[in-house]
Amino acid sequence: MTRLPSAKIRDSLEQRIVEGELGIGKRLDEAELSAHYGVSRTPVREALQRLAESGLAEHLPRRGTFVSAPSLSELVEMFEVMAELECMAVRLATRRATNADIDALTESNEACRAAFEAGDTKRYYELNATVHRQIYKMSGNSFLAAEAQRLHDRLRPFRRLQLRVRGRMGESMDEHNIILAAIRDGDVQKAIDTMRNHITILGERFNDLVSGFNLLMGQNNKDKPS
Amino acid sequence: MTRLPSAKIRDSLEQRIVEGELGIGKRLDEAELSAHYGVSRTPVREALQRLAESGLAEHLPRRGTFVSAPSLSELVEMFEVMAELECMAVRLATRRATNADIDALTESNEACRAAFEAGDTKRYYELNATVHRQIYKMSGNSFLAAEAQRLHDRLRPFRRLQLRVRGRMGESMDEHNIILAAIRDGDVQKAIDTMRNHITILGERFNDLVSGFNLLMGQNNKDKPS
DNA sequence: CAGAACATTATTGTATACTAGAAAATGGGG
DNA sequence: CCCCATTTTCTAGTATACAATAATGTTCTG
Repeated sequence: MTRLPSAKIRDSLEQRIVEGELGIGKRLDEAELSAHYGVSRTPVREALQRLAESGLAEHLPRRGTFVSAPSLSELVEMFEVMAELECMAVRLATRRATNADIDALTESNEACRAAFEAGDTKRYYELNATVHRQIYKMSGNSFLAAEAQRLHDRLRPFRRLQLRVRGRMGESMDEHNIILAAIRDGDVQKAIDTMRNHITILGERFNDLVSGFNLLMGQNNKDKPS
Repeated sequence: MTRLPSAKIRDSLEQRIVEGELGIGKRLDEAELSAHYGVSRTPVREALQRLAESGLAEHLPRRGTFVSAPSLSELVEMFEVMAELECMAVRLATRRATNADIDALTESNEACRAAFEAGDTKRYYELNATVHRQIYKMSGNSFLAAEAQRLHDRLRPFRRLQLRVRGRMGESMDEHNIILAAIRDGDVQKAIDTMRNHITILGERFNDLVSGFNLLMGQNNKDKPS
């Protein structure tokens, strides 16, 4: 085992947060987590510090660490930045893509379509993330890829609700097709424009998000301080 | 004292790194820092974990924590992302700026020019950072502002390289003037174009080249500090 | 019964002690 | 003199003990 327990705990907590097991606003109790992972509080605390630094959790001095509960305006801001990073990635990807890249992306997109047509929401959701991750990588800028992935993960609990809105999955699929075609044709502007629309939450999707947000906030803020 | 020692140590280390007191690749010894700050290793370790998470330091399991020493290609990638965030900020700022914002920005820019004309390089750097920070804030997106500031700080030790490559401070000053005028005129495209040129080290085609080079080389040489 | 002051409890923050693994030192053989 | 194996030492990682403070409960007073 080359990886440190504290690092594994940090990653485990990140995953449990983005997958929704640890809901928005939930208190991350040090003693409880120590027992859960079978270690002392020390590595748990270090994991929590890192989560807080990454923005996934929020640390209140002498009060505890909580899964980040961004306000609606903060959420809108984060999606605005996310859109910009996605546009940058697809812009660079369109310019720098190799044929192998495009083939791989086409394959992922087909798998995505299969999940969509089979009505497998969970699988579509996973494959959708894969497509986006591939585009990040195709940008040829690994720092951008890492930052985009980080923000993507952080927004994941909120994006999931967005995708569950009726009809959104099909729209999303269509947009993927357009983006893929634009990359293949080297049509940078079309790729960017479609991507921005794909990510941006304002407009009709804005209300979808708001309802989802309120839904989330209603459930798990029982022990969240204010 | 409402702020925790661990948080203050983290911020102190960040400042000492971006100001160059703790040089690139320097080992951050836990015992040494404990003595320096008059605390035990525990809060020091927590501070180091956070620095590593933010990217300013790099943590090697059972070997120690070091001030991040990014490779040249990683630096190019980070500057490429920085350029995009700056462009986004100036795009939003141009659309959303109030007259008071523009006045304040003009004032900062004049102070910057004074330092430039006085040949006060250190002060020019500081005021230059202020101008950029003001533009981040003017974007009206506080999340973007925070992320831009974070990356700006992280790149601060390397920004002198940028000036060396580009030549003289005067060019940078001219670009500031053009950007400010574009914001005042509401000329979004001009503001963006100038800003991208202002930030990017050698231009996008150079970045494309580096990207392609990394593809060829497999980007696997990640040598570690001594 | 309401509310405030006090005592109690629980949890975070820090210090110290201990463990383990990697770098450095040592020493023997070529 | 150099190379490699062994030992030693040093530092990072973790556990535990303790201190400090916020949250909670209780009791006394009006």
